[in-house]
Amino acid sequence: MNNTSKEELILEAAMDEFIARGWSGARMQSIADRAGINKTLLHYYYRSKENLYEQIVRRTMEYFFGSIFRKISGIENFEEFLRTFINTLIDLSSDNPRLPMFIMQELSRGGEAVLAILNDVLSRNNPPVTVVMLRNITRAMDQGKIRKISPIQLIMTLLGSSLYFAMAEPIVMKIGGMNGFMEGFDRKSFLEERKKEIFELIYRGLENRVADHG
Amino acid sequence: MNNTSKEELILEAAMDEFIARGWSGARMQSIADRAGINKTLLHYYYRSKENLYEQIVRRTMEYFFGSIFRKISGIENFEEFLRTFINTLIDLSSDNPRLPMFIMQELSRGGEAVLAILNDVLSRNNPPVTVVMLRNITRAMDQGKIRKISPIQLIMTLLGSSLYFAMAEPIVMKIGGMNGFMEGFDRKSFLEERKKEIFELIYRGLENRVADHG
DNA sequence: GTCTATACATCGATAGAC
DNA sequence: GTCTATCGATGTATAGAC
Repeated sequence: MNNTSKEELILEAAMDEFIARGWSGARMQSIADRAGINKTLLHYYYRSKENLYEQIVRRTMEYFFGSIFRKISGIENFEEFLRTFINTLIDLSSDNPRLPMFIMQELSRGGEAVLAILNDVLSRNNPPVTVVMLRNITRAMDQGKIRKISPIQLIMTLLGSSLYFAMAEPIVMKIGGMNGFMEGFDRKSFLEERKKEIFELIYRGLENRVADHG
Repeated sequence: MNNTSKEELILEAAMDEFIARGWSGARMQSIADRAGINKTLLHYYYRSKENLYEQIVRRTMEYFFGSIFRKISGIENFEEFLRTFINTLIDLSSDNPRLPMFIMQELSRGGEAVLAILNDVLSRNNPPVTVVMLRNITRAMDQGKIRKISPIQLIMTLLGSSLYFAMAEPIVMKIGGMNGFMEGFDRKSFLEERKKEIFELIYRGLENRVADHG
């Protein structure tokens, strides 16, 4: 018996299509083609595009926030937390380059329904992944391991630094190709280098000491 | 005589619409409504949605890359370069929150036409803004002002850190609201704080000295 | 140049046979 | 459950009067 049910086949195809083209760009016919089924079956199983879309948003957010939560929860040491968080974000976004942009894009577009899904997904983990991160940073500050900073600003910097390459990869490669400073580019080793550089830069930047300048 | 010609009115309306909703989400009727004109005139002046879109992409890229170029070109001092680059990106993206995402989104979607526009826009400044940035970073390394790093990785980190908040603002505000750690949030002062925090973190992280850890 | 009316294509959704 | 055929809404684009 085939365990990859038709429902599951559809969901995977729909995820690919919605993430690649967004809500307004996605086509039911294209989802059916990806799944290798008749278009009518999409409506048979999932009633409407809107409904199918909501399930994809839920699934996507569960995957994204769930992955981060599983990786960082339980870590007590700040250096390990920092390194793990960066590595997880880069792995996640390089495996699914359009995922971060999809979440942000459709969350600013989506109305109450999408917000409710986000709320539900985040509250499923206890404590929520957002709280876990804040605690780790605050604790490190209290213990004097890092200097006093705004935890939220640090989280933004970590997210931005780690997710940006995957989001901007097409344009980066194009600009890089034009200027010739991407010769012999190897994606895999670039991403490994990226993990190290981000960690090193931020870890040094957080050290609890007086800086050279004013 | 009204200097805001009808062509210009249409372009501004189209820019708002395309940036807000993307290629597939944008509606010609909605552009006409924003411009306060009849829908037919869009085709009279710009022939097709595709053609209008290309002009918007060009205009957007000229604005974005041109702004950065004008701000950073001519700066010799590395610290000033770093500060100016960060400030410019944050000002640009907070004034036009959807602009960075639009450029990235539509550049990964767009085909040859969009790439040609990018090529054209970048090569208009001499030297291109990308080269200016690389030079500044490389010079600072050669002079021993900062430690040895990968210039491209640094540029990615700067872009990601500075642009991320504007891109993710809707989701950040929602998550922040849910967890109650965004009480009394003031956008303007947050952004000013953000400029300082990013600069401080990265400047310290680049200092040419031995770090605490391995 | 600007309008109304309408052609034409696409897409989501459903009816109905099997 | 799965298919073909088709409806109805929406969106781009144009014809033609003024």
